[in-house]
Amino acid sequence: MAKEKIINLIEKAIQQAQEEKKLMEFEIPEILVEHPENMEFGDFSTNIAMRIAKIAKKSPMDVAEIINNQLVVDSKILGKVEVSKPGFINFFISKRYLQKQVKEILEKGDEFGQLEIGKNKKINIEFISGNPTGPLHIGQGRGAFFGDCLANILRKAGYKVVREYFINNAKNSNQIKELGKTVLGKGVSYSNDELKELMKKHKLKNKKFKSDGEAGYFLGQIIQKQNRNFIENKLKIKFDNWALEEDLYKDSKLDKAYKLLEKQDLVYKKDGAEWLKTTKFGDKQDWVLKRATGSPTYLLSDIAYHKDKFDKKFSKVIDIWGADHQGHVFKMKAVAKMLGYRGDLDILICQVVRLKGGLKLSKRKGQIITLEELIDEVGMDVARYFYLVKSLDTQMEFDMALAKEQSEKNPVYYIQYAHARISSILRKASIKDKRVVDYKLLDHKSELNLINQLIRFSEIIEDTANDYQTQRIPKYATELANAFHQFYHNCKVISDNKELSSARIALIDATKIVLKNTLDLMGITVPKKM
RNA sequence: GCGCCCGUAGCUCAAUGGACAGAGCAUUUGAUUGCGGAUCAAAAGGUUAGAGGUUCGACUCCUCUCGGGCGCACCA
Repeated sequence: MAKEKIINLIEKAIQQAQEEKKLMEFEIPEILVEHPENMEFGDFSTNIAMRIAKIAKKSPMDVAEIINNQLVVDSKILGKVEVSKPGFINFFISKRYLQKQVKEILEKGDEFGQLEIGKNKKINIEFISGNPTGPLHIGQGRGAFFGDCLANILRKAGYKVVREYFINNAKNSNQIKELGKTVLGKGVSYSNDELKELMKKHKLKNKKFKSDGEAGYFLGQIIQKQNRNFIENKLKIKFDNWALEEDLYKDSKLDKAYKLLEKQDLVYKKDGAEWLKTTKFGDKQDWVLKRATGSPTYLLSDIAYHKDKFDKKFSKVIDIWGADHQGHVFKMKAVAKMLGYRGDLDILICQVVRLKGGLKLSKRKGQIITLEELIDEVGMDVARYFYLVKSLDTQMEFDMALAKEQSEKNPVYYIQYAHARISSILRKASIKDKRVVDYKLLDHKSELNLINQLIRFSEIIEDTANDYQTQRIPKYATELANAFHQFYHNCKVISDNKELSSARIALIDATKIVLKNTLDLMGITVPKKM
């Protein structure tokens, strides 16, 4: 990538300057290269001169000039380099380099942007993990699409990714018992019209259950089956592993985890219950692992579950949770230390989705909008864009009327339209032209700008694989589509000039590839016609 | 009370400590007898909640205040 090469150039220039005593000796800090927003400042820019000015005991401008003079510019990549105002060094990519990239994209096709950052590394990413007590709601849409997109990006970055969904279905968990009480008419915690209908459909009243847990488990399985069907067929999200809480019990993994903690003297008894010493790791208080009744808490079950993941030697374990689980983050981070996990445990919290008018998104009747309802209303592609364009930290206020109104003007169509338009031109051109394309003909400002956007794709993958800020993807897709539409407006693809036509056909073909790769990351469909 | 998150254009949201805080929608205006107008070009819209501090440089980091959300179970 051009960016890496520029970083190398800068580093060498500083070292050279130090050898020639033009700069004094000091350790070179990390060299940051970014894309300036304003095009007059070049395609890449670095602030390194300003960062080292103080250590070098020179003014930022002087340092920038010294570095610039030492730069051994590779004319294959760079056109010119400039020093400007406070001390930035700005790099302009050469036309030649840009033109060459079109060919490379065409050669790589779907593989374009495939990186090797994660080579030989495994990542486990767990998301959604909705309870088998009801359908997925609009709040869970965030984790669903974010997780799916992030998993796609990590795979594109070269990691081996395992997508996992955890189902809290243990018969002795309180939520399953509570669900069972609803079935048996002893409680109403989960009662609503849909559930009543479901119970009627499956004739649960005629069945005899030994316990609340049995009843809840039975209904839970029915609900879970529906949820899984919805996720796989409607959301089009594919999980590699559907982990079951009940399996942790079957294989006595809770006991094993418990004993491991006990062995390290991290457990003690108080008021009849067994407590975990999270305070030893800086927590405000300790937490109960086993109740006075002897039954394990969710914490112990989650520890057993995470131990299982840690044991599988993932270099990263990513959990995507709702905001209501934020209090659980510190505990699990402490647990990772207790269990001696050497990889990264990254826990990402999705902020809440609130309903317009300040209503809380609760499962109580009338206050829940299911994810399915939203998708039926606006469509999958719009829904995905709608969620993905926002940072996880944003607290969304949801209004179905507004979502619907915005959906008609959603930028996702703008992106898809670019792809459809290219497809249309390619159909019309139908040039089975095998002659050598002269990429040097791609010289128009709009053409070069479009190529500039195309080659940014790899950097987008790399950055996002590192910082998980997936909103970068839809933003990039929109910018890319914009660059194409501008090009289309300014440059006629099919014309009497055969040479130019084939060069431009190559360019839009490359654009089509990158658009498709980008939409694929987001799980948005790639239409040839609209 | 304590912990985590948030406050940016009329609305919905962006912005690895960088240059003039950007998009989409809404508003106003202009463009093609068109390889798809679901497009392109432009205008207008901001004291980044407020006050200090750190820095060559702060929407971003630190402190305080105000406002909002979510947690703080022997629920999950």
